[in-house]
Amino acid sequence: MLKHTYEGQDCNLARSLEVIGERWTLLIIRSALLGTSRFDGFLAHLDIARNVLSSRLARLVEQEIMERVPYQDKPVRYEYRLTPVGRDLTRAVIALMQWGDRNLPQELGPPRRADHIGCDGVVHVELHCGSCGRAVHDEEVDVRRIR
Amino acid sequence: MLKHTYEGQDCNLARSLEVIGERWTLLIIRSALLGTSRFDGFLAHLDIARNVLSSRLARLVEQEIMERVPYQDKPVRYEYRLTPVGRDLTRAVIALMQWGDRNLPQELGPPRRADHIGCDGVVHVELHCGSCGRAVHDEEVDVRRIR
DNA sequence: GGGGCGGGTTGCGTGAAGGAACCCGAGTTG
DNA sequence: CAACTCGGGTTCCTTCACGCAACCCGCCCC
Repeated sequence: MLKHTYEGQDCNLARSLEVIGERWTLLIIRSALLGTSRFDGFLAHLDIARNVLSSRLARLVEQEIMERVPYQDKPVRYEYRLTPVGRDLTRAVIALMQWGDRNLPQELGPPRRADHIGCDGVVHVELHCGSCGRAVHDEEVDVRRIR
Repeated sequence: MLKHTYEGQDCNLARSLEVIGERWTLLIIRSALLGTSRFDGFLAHLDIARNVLSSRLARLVEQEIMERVPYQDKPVRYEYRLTPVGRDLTRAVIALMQWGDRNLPQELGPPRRADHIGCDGVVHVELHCGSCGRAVHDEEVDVRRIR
């Protein structure tokens, strides 16, 4: 992302993408949701350059999407944990992953599944209406400017 | 996005991001969801460079997320329309937009809202369990490798 | 024949991504 | 006590995608 600003967009999609739309960022967050927390862990899962990982983690900490906490002294070492703001990306990450499952199919089927802990059903992402309480189809949504 | 391949990730989030994770791509799709369909329309809404828009649209057409259809001859002119695959990104786009609404607040509140056509309630994105049928919290989800 | 419109392509400069090498403090092995 | 390893980075260099401006082309209108 060159300038990583999408000025004048008047849309929070653009503001979100300024923060988490850089290359690798969402994959780092996915790895963190799956339990990775240490620098070397991300390196092992992601095949990302160390300097790039370093700058992404710094940016995520700065944005309070992750926090850097020491897990030992002598020598002091840090790990990276998602904050509630970061964990709030779960829906978006699963939505993108399942879009890939549906529309970029592979032989063998999708490699990962989102399970409901305790009940073991499969979790999927739905649009819901806050007023009538029903599930909503893609075509029934109108995203409109309100300001 | 430099190489725009995230090889060996074994995760459809990575495969999705290869297709729609480039800078501007998701904003183009959002504009298309909002009704924009012509080259100049995207230029006007997005403040994107013409060559970049051109290459993004070409890639989206190649991936069958959009289609390029003539809307007049003499001279022949084309517009770009979302395919069902593209419209299936609605959930993901709204999820990211509403993450911004919740976590990157601005004075004045969010600039756009997703309304349920006909009922006029506000649409939001939820995780739902396919087995027990209930809404699921972020912490109740376990994304696990199944292959 | 000059201008405008829609829809692009070409060429150039720059800054972010990729890769490899290096660094540092502390523990561990021989 | 030197050499090595491990976690967690930083520095440096190269390359390639982005941003910008200029140009192009077919067709219409005046």
